[in-house]
Amino acid sequence: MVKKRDTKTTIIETGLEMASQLGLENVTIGNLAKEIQMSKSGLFAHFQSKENLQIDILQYAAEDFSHYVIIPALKTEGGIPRIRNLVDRWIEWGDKLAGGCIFVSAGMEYSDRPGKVREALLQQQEEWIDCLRKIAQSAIKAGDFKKDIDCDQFAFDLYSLLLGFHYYYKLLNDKETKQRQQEAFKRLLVNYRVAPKKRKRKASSKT
Amino acid sequence: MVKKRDTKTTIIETGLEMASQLGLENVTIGNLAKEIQMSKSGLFAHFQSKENLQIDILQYAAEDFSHYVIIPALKTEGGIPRIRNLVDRWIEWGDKLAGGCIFVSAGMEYSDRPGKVREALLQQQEEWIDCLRKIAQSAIKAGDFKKDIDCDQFAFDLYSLLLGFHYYYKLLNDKETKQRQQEAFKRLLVNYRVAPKKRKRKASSKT
DNA sequence: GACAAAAACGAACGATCGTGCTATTTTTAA
DNA sequence: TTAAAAATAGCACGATCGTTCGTTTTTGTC
Repeated sequence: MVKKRDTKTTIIETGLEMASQLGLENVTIGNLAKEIQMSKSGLFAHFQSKENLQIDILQYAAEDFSHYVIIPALKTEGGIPRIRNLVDRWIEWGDKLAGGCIFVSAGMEYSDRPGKVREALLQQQEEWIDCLRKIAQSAIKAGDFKKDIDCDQFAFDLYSLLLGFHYYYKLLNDKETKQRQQEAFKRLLVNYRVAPKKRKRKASSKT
Repeated sequence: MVKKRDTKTTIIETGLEMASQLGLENVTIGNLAKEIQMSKSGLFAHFQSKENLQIDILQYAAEDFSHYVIIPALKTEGGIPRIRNLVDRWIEWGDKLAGGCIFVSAGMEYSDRPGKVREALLQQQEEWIDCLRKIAQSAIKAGDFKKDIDCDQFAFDLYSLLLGFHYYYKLLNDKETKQRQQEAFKRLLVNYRVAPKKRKRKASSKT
């Protein structure tokens, strides 16, 4: 039996897709209703306000992100493998949506716009950054990272890298973006990891 | 004599300020007219379309950026000092506007929105990235950077860092953001600079 | 099948959007 | 001083915005 997904979920999913392309603020109840082929008022009744719709979209995205990125990553071996896994999934998740990772675009969009949407977004991002920090800590425990590193700095570094990736990838359509991201990621790890690999110790920094 | 700046410039400057906070797309002719205290139609006559207004705002911002960031940086000693100078000015320039560097937010906003605004933005960003690349090249010439580095990779790394800075600084209001940015910048330079520790450059540059 | 609850609808609201037109005012040039 | 030109204003347009309200349709339970 085909499970008929309820209307509200359909609305939110479609809204998420729209938001990733046009921005959360430009998801219009009229357009959204047209896309789903239902009436404005019928759609509106599910949320009572546009603000609620926007927040629900963010919440849905966060749950989806958690499901497809965070939880699977936490199941993989702690340390650098987990971090690699996380980054890969993060990028893949952004590829699912036409407009890329919605938290990146929404974060920029609401960086200067007070209100409940911003507050919801802010809390999500703080949780996410906290997650990045903990993953760095687990990498220390696993013996992959040096003990005296600043885990918040690691979170900042990694987040910056992914922001750069998103920017290049979506705006500039730079074909080499993924390669650049990998290169930068490699060096990012070098900065935090414990031992220079026991390969040849002489002049090994050539690509 | 007080030079009365012409109306069009006032419009664009106010529009830029608005755009940095609300996004380019949400700069409204009505609101803008209200802010400047002139009629919608009078304002509109200067541009013939909203699209033109948006592009003019971007152009103005680019010139301002060039004036306050790029040109002064190019006047400082080539190499790492120039890069430091550029980064400092970049951040300062973003601080001038309430909403931070407009290219960052506009770039995200238009990453998935075809049209002339996007095209204008795209060209500006390509020029800017080209500028970053050239500054890396000049750092090679100055003997500060290794000869075999990838200057495009440097541009990507640096841009990513500034994107991260902007994101943290504006959205999360993280007090330690500037410190994190400096730390990351320091390590970024280490990855590209030529000598591990040998501090031997002549002390002709101040600060 | 009756009936209450939930869901969706249609129409309309005031506001605002971008954009044309036509006056009117202000500035400029002769 | 005056005519031409440029800048600004006033008004209205169709479209769309978020939202409200009353009605109709669908759904689940007895």
